[in-house]
Amino acid sequence: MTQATAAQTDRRTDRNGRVREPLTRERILDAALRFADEHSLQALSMRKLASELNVEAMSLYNHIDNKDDILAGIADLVFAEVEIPSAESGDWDQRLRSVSEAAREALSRHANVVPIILAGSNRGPAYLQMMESVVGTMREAGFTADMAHHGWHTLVAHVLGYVLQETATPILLSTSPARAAGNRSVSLADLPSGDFPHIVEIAPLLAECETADEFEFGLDVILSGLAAKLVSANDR
Amino acid sequence: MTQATAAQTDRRTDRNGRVREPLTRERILDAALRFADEHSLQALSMRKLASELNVEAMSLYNHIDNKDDILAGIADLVFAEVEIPSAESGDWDQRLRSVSEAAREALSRHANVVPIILAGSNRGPAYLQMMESVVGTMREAGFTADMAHHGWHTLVAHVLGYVLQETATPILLSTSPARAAGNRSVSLADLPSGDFPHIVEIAPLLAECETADEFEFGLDVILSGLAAKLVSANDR
DNA sequence: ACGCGTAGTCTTACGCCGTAAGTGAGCGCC
DNA sequence: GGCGCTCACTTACGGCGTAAGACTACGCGT
Repeated sequence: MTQATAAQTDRRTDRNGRVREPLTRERILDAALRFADEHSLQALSMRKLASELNVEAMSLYNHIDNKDDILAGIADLVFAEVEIPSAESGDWDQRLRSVSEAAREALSRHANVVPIILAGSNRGPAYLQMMESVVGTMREAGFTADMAHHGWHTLVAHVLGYVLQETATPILLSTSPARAAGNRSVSLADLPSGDFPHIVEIAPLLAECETADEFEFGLDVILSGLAAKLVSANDR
Repeated sequence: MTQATAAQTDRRTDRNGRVREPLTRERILDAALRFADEHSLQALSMRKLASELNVEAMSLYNHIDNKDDILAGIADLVFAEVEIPSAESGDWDQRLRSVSEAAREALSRHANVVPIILAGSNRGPAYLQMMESVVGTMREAGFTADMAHHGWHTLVAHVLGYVLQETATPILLSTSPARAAGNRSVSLADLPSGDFPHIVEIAPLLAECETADEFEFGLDVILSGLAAKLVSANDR
């Protein structure tokens, strides 16, 4: 709290007398997210992040707890980017579709930070807000608490699972052996021909696969499945 | 290949004259997976892994390329554990259900290594075999290559997304503030009461949520959705 | 005007990490 | 007996996260 008020008044000077914006948690997280986007997650070190802010590594610790704190922070920063549909914007299924797509887009926009979300305890306020919106939408649509709970898990699984596939480098894009280039993943030409006929068959589809459309396909399946459960529950 | 034959004949001795099992890529990967399971992924270092094998860190490099090679290796070791249903074992949807469940189980058995799978290029032979089975099952069931491709993505998304949720430490299990214990994640009591009514409502469900059942719910939705696409395509 | 408290930065240091480079012991084979 | 190969070992380097503490410059009470 002293920190928040200080941020707008304080304006310290460099050892060279130059004016310098004071460090804040927000500035650190912003820089960290930008750095991770531009480079990679493993390239993000306290020292490099600090130098990005014209500061020494240890100075960061005045505003954040440790590196994990930074990671959790930028994860929530990503979730904060997903736009939550207003309560009056269409049917329940449209709203769910809209927030799912927004989440997918936010996550793919920041593909490098996706791995953090695996790590576990990184659910910040933005995440909770998203969750509240989704569960609320389902409850208002008439789902029982139980079904809303199931639905939430299913949607999250779809969004995360999808982003995961998009993020991971695809297997079979190239038709030439990849080993030579020091690439350990398998390419089409490495396959013992005939051993994987069905993979080979759909390989061109995998190669040119438009991820957003794929996502939509699964989303359709899930939303219509949920709708079916809704009416069958109402009938009973 | 020289390596494989050597493995059964070679049996070197210690500097103390004690017999010692020779290092192999396989022994290294096994130990690495066991270590990751028991401790954690970030605890897995070349030095610790080596000492687990009574060996110095650098010796590992005679059998593996680098640490990423190890990580990719243990990822595929996990996929190798999923049992692939034989071609005569029931309907297409039963086979898909069975392999999906097996994959989910294998991944949750090794929850610590799940993050690797995100990292990208780690699709080894075991993964490809699984993929071949799933796509083949759908093709034989009458799906077009296009639909089989969609279906594959959807199933993978569900399995990965689900394991992800299971792996991640749940948010709201406790009803007492968690901050005090240095825990950065949010607990029920930290929520501005009234701000998240729907989350609070389903909180008990989240707490006691039986993950396997949840997984099944989503799997049902997806499989029945796919079945519907199959018959509608056949009608047309 | 002065000096004290304090917030925030920098410096130093420690014990880890992944791995490049080079050394040397023991084995199979001629 | 000696050669060459395999393979584990030793040493070393630069980078990591962060604990501990010194230093600086501002805001405020007097």
